[in-house]
Amino acid sequence: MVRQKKKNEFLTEVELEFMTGLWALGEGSVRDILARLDPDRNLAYTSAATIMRILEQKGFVTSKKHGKTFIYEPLLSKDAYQTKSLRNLSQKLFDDTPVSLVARLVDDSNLSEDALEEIRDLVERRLNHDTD
Amino acid sequence: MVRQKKKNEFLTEVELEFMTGLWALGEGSVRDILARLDPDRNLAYTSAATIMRILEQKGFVTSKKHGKTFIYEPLLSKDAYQTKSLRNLSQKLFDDTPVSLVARLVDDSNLSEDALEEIRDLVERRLNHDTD
DNA sequence: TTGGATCAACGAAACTTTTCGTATTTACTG
DNA sequence: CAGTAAATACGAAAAGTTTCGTTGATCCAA
Repeated sequence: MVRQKKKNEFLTEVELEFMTGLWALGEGSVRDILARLDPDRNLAYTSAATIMRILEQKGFVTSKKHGKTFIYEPLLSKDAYQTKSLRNLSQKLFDDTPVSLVARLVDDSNLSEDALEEIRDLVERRLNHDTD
Repeated sequence: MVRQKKKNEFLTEVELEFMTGLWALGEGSVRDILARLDPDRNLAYTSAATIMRILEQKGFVTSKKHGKTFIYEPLLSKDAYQTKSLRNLSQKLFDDTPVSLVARLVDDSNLSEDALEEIRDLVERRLNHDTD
């Protein structure tokens, strides 16, 4: 019985880069995703194909064949990965208290007044919506 | 002239584990930090010493000798690294808009009502404090 | 002062990540 | 149907991460 070695549920740097493209596209071929990368990226086609194959091996995407070309589609949604990443960051760096994460965020001097107000508003809305 | 290869400013998994211990201690020896890890971790002393040496090479910590033992101290504060990590996550996964990061966070069903209220309060406080 | 314990220094093995070249397969065109 | 262009499959090199063993230095107690 062959088992997964580590089952790392997080994307590597390059994997995230490709998933970001795929999330934006909905679905697409290696060529489609490659076209969405920074023009200065200069990554060989075969490198991109390898990344997509790895993403499929790891279970992050699935594929269907269209002619001779694989069309990839995310199995993990961007929303889900955002949530997972936030939980991870909160756990690893903020003592598992999301509140202190937000505290650090709103203390960041790079954050504009407008952004702060938006944040307040959306928290308000969330509080008023489901008070069950 | 020898130059830094990549200058990755982020901590690896294990490096973060050790920095977390060091941040909690303020300063400490390899043995001190090792003692703070999960008891099931079972990491050899030499491995821990290697990690600390790497952290020093990378400029995340400094050390002074106390007898025959190195006492390490963070050069990068936890606060600063929290901010840096949040900016990075926001940039990589939230289109560089911290607001959508918070939106995702407060949509997480694992977040309690109390936590939401705390978040609202601290945003309020931040908004009222410095309105310059 | 010598023996034991503890530490640092170093190298290297095992593994993962990132990149690409080569070989093979597939689809279309003439 | 043969030839070409484009895709996949595979292996492997290079770099980075994680772990630990061996060796040599240092401190302290008997």
